[in-house]
Amino acid sequence: MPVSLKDVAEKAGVSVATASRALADHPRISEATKARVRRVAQELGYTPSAIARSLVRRETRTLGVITTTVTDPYAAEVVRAVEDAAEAAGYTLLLVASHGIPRREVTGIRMLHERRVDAIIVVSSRGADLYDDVLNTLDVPLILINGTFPHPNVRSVRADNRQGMRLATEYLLDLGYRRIAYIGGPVQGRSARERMEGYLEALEATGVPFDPNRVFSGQGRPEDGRRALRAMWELSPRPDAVVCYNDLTAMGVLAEAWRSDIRVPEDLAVVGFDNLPFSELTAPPLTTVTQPTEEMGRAAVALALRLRRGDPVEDVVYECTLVERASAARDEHPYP
Amino acid sequence: MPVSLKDVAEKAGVSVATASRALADHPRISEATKARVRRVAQELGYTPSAIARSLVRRETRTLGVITTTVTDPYAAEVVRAVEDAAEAAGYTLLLVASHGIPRREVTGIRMLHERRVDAIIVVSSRGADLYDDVLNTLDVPLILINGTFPHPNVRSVRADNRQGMRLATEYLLDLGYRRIAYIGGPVQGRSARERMEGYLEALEATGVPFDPNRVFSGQGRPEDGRRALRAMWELSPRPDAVVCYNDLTAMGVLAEAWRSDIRVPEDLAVVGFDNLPFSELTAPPLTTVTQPTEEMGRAAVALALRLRRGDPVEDVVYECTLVERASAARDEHPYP
DNA sequence: GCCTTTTGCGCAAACGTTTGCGCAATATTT
DNA sequence: AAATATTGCGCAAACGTTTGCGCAAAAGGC
Repeated sequence: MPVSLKDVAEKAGVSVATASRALADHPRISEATKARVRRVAQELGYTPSAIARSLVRRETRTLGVITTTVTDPYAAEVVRAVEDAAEAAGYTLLLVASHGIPRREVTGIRMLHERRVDAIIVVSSRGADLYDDVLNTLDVPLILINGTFPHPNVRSVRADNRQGMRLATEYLLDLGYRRIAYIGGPVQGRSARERMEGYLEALEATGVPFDPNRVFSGQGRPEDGRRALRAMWELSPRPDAVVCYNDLTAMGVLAEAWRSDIRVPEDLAVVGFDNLPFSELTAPPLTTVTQPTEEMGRAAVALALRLRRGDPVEDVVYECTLVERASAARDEHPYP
Repeated sequence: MPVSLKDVAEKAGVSVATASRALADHPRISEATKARVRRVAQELGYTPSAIARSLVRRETRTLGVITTTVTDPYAAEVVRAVEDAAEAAGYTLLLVASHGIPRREVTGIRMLHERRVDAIIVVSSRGADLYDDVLNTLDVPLILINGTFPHPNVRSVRADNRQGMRLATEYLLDLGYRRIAYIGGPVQGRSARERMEGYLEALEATGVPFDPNRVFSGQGRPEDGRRALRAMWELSPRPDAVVCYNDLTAMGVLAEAWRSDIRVPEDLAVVGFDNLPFSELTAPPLTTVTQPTEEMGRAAVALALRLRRGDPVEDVVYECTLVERASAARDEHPYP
């Protein structure tokens, strides 16, 4: 039923080779034949088979992408960035969701390799420690966005989480806040560790004593923020500010604060991380740390493609910047 | 470099045919050979080429998905649902973003067909009116989520937007609100029209006069909500409630209300549509209409697969339900 | 008008699988 | 012991392209 190049060739009275070259605008085909072949192809509704082409060319012009889930707005943001960059380069995305389950990343990689994607991009890897087995057998370029793995075939592009979180914490310190709590992220992840380090670094650099009672565990979900807020409100003295592993957590804090009539930032300043699209819609708008997701996406596909060509490529890391909004106050904090 | 079935066959001392059947667990291959072939395959790190397989089998076990962008949280929600269902059925997703540009949908369909996806799912089509040209040439099953198109190869799964919006509006009316404003969505889309109809229907059914000054145009973005709120606050009398095309718009209203010290729901009740994950985190939590995205995703891939097999399939439409939260008040509205 | 280059096209191999068919060897029935 | 059924495997075609090579005809150089 589907019309193949052979059909086109026959109807145009040429060989398949010529038909192929005609459609590819090969210089050694006369303009007359090109026109004829093109016309026939059009008439017949011919659509080339990318899979046959891939077989002989040994490239699919497809990039595999592994995310936890696209419903995570941060993940969605970087998937979009990757998609844009990929499309600009003529590539399409094969998407698989790991649901945050480490093993799923590995099976995902396997199956993407079966489908012979030209490279694989893993968005926020949770299972890099399981990669050993799989990386030995297959040899497809692998790019980790926000993660690293020491292997000739893998490169990483990431944000400087430590610096970003340090920035956030120092901002609060500069504003005069002194009892700054911290709500952490998933402990398996590298970024959670780095952000925590940034928090500690900032305290230390400013000479503010670290109080372990003020750090709360979490998984980066709104519930974690809610829970942590309730817990920290039992402390005495209460924290005067909290910096969160990510915006989702911060949004949980904000929601719970609203429910408990805790005023932000008067009673508690809140700072997040990621600068989600919604973070300017919260009440109050959320002060947060932003990463250059757009560029990170571009970088990821650029590295992927270069790595595949065998060109030399280096890891890339981006600085974070602070976006100042209303959830931390310049003027209304309790210290002069 | 990559190891093929031929390599495995040679090392195992069998023909490629036998190797293929051994790995496929064909009954006419002895257990001994199966074991040997499997072992060799393992040793060599053999990964079958899905593209070679696709070529002969004439199926890719891949579903094409077209969305506006995954950063739209509603779209993300249904993409996730589709992904889950697809994965359960052994399919993978090829993702392309239309960025809401109608033409992009058509080029997306073309390229997905080139890649020989087994079916295409379009999430919130904006360009169905352009499908004529493309649908005549290619014959791939097409599923429209929230959209329709009369063609033997296309089916639709959608939520009953009219019923949903009627539900929302009637809810406000039941609560006693009488000056209910409406903020609309993208006019090209079918769902915007249907939701508007639901709003009008509810008013009419309750005998509340429709006031065209209370309807505001929008594109379903937070900015539209912000703008509309500012505009409706100039009216006199002011609306006592507003129902929005979607949650994103409602979140804009909420954000702008916070900024302008307009109390929700005391000064203005707000109802959204879509029940985004964030909508329970707003201040106040948003009352909204919810669609069964999970089931819609499942239905979409089920229809797609059936359509491909040539089985008879019907369109499916789902009822919406209301989720009651704090942005509209049962007790505090101004009428008894 | 001969030699060389260029132009235009076709042959056939290759990419890596799956699968219908055939055939020998072994097992089962009579 | 012959006839039949079963088991185990290989040959080769097919899927739909791309591309190296060869070759004839036309064009160009002298």
